[in-house]
Amino acid sequence: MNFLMTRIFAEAGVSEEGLEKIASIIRTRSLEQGEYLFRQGDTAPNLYLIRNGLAKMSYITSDGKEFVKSFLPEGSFAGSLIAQMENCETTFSIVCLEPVEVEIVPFRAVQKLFERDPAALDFGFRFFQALALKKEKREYSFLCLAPEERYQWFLKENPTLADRVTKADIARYLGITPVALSRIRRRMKEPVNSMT
Amino acid sequence: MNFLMTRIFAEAGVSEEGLEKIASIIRTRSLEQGEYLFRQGDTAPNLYLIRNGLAKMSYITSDGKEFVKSFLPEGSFAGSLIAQMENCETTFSIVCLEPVEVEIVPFRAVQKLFERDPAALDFGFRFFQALALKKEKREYSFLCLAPEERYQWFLKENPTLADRVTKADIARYLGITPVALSRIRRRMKEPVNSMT
DNA sequence: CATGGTGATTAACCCAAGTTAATTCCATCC
DNA sequence: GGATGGAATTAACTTGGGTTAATCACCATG
Repeated sequence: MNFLMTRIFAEAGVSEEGLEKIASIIRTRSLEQGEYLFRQGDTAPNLYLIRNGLAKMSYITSDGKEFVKSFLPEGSFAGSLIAQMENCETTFSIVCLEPVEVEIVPFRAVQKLFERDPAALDFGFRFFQALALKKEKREYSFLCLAPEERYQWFLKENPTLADRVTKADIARYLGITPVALSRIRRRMKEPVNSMT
Repeated sequence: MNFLMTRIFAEAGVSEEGLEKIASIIRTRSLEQGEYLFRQGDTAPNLYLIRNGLAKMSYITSDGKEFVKSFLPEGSFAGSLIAQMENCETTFSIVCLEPVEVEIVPFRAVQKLFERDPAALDFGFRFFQALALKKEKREYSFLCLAPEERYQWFLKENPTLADRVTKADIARYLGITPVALSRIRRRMKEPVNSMT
């Protein structure tokens, strides 16, 4: 079986034995659109790698509102940091927006790989460094940008995603309601009206 | 000289030679309240460790508005991820809210330590993992919480900070104006008015 | 005691997002 | 072709933050 995860680890310089060990543990799953990889509150101590398709991570608040934490196109690693580090239930769900093929490995196995293989640890280091930078940029967009600017930023950063997901999911990703996003889009279409 | 940074690295299991190497490079600075460690747009390819005092990282937008990215009490590591990873200018400033003593090391020196000492790399791995988790929680607060809830969350997570910084800086940390925070505080004080 | 100066609050007004509900648009399916 | 259902938009109204400016409280300083 040709796993995407082992290919990525191999490119990172992980040793043959490390690769074989991981390859022997990887499970794969195929999911339909609408199916859940896991649900908020589940224990999901796994690292996921999306091979194909598109999914979203989202929070559901106590009063039933949904907010999209992140979109997961093919090639995305996913998993619950909290579940991994603090050993508790996941605080969000992952649901498929398109049919998905995913590779699944328990966190424990990855951790062991990190402990034994310096190249793997270096990969993990760079992975989390990049993740922190990504989250920092999203923090910036929430902290400093108005909803309309945030939408334009999203379009610029995710040109391909924009037409694979619904407007409603984009709104929930931006932290606003679908109605508000629709109004923003109308404002953006309107002629600038510099004079009449 | 007894550095805080070498103490932390020593606890992480970094080798003697690594510690000595770093100790030989550390510079220290003392800053008054109001002084800048660096300004938005500077090149600041350094890792900072706040020994004493309190500082804040903040973005200034093109129209002059300030937003507080993070508060830095004693023991905080700080630096610009973007400056480090993408080798460009900093996108925010660090200014002291109290007199500050800080230890300064070039990123290059830390990177070399990571390359040569597995214990150091492991420390870096865990550092960025924890940073990513922290940013994820802040992302959650912006995405899912209303300003008032965000303020209550801040008070709960930072009980000691709340009375070391001004209300205006708390507001700018929450992404709202000082006026809005003042209104929120009044609402929170108001009797619940369950009956008249 | 008067004088600044700063931080915090308040007031008044405007505007954008939330809410609820209706409507339009399209793709699909029988 | 008509019915169904989801996505997107629109409308009408409410609510809460932004803006500007005034006021208040407190403290340091002359």
